[in-house]
Amino acid sequence: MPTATKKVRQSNEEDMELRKGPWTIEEDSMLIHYIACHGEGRWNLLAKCAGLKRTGKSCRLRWLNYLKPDVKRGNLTPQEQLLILELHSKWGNRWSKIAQHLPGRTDNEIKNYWRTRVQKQARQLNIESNSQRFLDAVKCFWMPRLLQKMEQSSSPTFNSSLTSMNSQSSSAHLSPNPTVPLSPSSPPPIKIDNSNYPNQNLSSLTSTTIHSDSMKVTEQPQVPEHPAGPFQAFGNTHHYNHPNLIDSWSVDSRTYDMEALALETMSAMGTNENSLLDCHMAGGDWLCDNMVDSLWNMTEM
DNA sequence: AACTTCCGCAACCGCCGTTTA
DNA sequence: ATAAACGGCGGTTGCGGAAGT
Repeated sequence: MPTATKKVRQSNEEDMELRKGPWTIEEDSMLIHYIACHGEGRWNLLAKCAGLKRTGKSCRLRWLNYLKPDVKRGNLTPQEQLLILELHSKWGNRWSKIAQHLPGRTDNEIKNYWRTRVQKQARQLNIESNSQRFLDAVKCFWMPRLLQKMEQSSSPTFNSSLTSMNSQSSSAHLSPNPTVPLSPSSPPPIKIDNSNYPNQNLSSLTSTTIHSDSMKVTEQPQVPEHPAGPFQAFGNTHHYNHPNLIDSWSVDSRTYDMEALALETMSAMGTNENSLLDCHMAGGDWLCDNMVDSLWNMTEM
């Protein structure tokens, strides 16, 4: 048999062996342990050496989107939603670029959010989600509503901060803030939650935690994944770093100037109902009442 | 209670730019 | 210099569970 034919057959056989579909807990464990020992990168080689019958791409994706220690899980906070709306209006579908400004969030997650929540909303409103009309609607109604939610659900410090923000001259700008240091503390542990493997019999398993600093695997009793409260939902909250404002605001926005974003949005349309109404009126006749209702309901999702 | 529809999300696919041999 | 392999990105799909009837 010619060597070339032999190689093709071997390659096909390897392809036949490749697994697809949901990852099992064993595969996750193998991947985590391999990366803990050898680091990430060289994904095809990694897949082979780790004994995984997966493509390198699949391993990379699983690691980056799910297993990596600093990946956040759970609902997006109003702050994060606001940021996504704003950044998408600037950059469009540059998901990975947007994700860079939401620490712990993956491009996949943000893309899913946009498709399932935002585009759905646009469909209901019968507007193109990438149109100026939708952008206007988002800026006039959705963003202020998110800001209001942020206000309601955060500590009193935020309220006083907002007051002081309103009294300041707005020098806000929406540029990434490279001066804010990245995670001063170690990333949160990886937690393999049984709920991630719906099809597998895990009755005898405890959750597994892998600390990224040492990448040691430990066992611990099950605890609820997301504690109550929008800002306590994640293990890796970081104190917002601002000299004057919101220093106790423990929400993870360290690479973007969230206050500036709030300021800009509020300065654009004001923070009270009257301002919203003005904006509504100014928005033209296409901003009908059900659109307003719809966008306001959006924030409840 | 059974069935259908809807929704969210993990994972796959294809393309393209970069790196490596 | 070039072809193959790799890595990253955005678009799309399909499955499982929730919600509705």
